Amino acid sequence: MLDIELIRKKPEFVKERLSTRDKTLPDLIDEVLELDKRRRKILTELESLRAERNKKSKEIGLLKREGKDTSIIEKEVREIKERIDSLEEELREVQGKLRDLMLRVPNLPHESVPIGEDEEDNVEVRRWGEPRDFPFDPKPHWEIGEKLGVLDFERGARLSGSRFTVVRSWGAKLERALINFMLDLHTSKGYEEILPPHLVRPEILEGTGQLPKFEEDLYKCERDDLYLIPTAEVPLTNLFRGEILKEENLPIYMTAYTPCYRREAGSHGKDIRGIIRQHQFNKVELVKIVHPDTSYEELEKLTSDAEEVLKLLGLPYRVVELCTGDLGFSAAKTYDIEVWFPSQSRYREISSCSNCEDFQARRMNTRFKDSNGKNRFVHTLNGSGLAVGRTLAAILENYQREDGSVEVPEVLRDYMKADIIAPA
RNA sequence: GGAGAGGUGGCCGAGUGGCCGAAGGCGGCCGCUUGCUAAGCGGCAGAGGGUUAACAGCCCUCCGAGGGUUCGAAUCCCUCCCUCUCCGCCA
Repeated sequence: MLDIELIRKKPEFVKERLSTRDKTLPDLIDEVLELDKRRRKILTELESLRAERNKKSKEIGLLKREGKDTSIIEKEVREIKERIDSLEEELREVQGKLRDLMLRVPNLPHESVPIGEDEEDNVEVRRWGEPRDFPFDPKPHWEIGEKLGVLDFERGARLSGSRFTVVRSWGAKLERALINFMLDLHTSKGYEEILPPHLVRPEILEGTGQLPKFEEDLYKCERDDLYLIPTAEVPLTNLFRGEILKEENLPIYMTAYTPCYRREAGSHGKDIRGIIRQHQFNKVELVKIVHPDTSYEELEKLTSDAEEVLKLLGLPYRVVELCTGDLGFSAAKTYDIEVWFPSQSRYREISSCSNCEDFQARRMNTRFKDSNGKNRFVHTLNGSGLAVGRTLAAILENYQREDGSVEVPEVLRDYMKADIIAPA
């Protein structure tokens, strides 16, 4: 959520920043300003009426103790009350509308974010590693996986429909090895390992920004009013919601492995083959809760912590900075890490690292007491470290050999207790 | 799932319709004093919002959340959430 005071004081600035995302957003701000004005007008009037009522009610108490008649003054208060009631209803309506609107306004892009419309305008920041030269035609991961008996698409669909895959034998083992490897790496760098619930309340998703706008993308358990998490970012970031943290406890670093559940409502036809886009996939997530002064440094560190995974796995990648038009709803700035897929001869997203500044903190009401004793909103960051299914796919492709077997990356061999995955 | 108890400020805890934003204690901050592995005395201190040049003043709201009753609610009623105890069920 944006700071309403900022919108009031610098509406043109806010509109200019939002228009870099989407030209229609400034209209929302005009609506916000209008509602805010109405809200304050009602509030001022309402408060002076309440003050009057409070004063007179106190008088009634005093008069009654003296045994005096209070019928006239009671009638006055009753009249005031009627006006209060109708103003309160008006206020509730305006405030509800305002809140709903505010929850649908995305974060302001940071000034350093390149202006652009879509992913075409993202800016490559750096590359690491050399894509391997294959003496044969590299196969896509789904072919390799099926041939090795590690990806079973047919039975996955039988159980749950399209975009569900069964991972078997050495594939399951590789997936587990990856999860352990990633968690071990991150915890060695000071991230606390967390095992959060996978089902959360609606207000939790509102806290991180998935609700109310992206309801369609979520799986919901209707009878219990709970949602399956689309990413561990959701429970981790919300962990301290409503709390006032101590400044000396910042920064907080957390990591978690969870499955992620996404309806992929808007992506019909995209990435139909393989395991790039699934309704359920594993991810190791990184979340930081930090002092506002340090959040951009922390973003750089977070991104390099995610990159470290790919370096150790020996997978070539590049880092791109998302342009304003491609930025996620809650993010002020985002780096995507894209890994090399030889069969497609291109880099594909495997991690997304964002600084949300105080956008989520405001929604969750997570604050800290600064050295002056003032309560301020924290900044929150999140990044994949990494998407495990895509990592597995990338390993299958980048480490494939002509005979259809796949070499196990060196750092995983102890976890796997194997050097090679060969057809059964 | 059934029966019961309860949710008050950083913590503990009083408060059953008006003088309660809330006693008291602990902890915290400031000052004084004594003079020493600390005590005593005095003072200050919650959050959000409106008004405003103002982190001055004034005002409003907040005693788990949301509704309601009442001239007036922490106190009465309803719904929900959470915690605890007992029973049942269960990996």
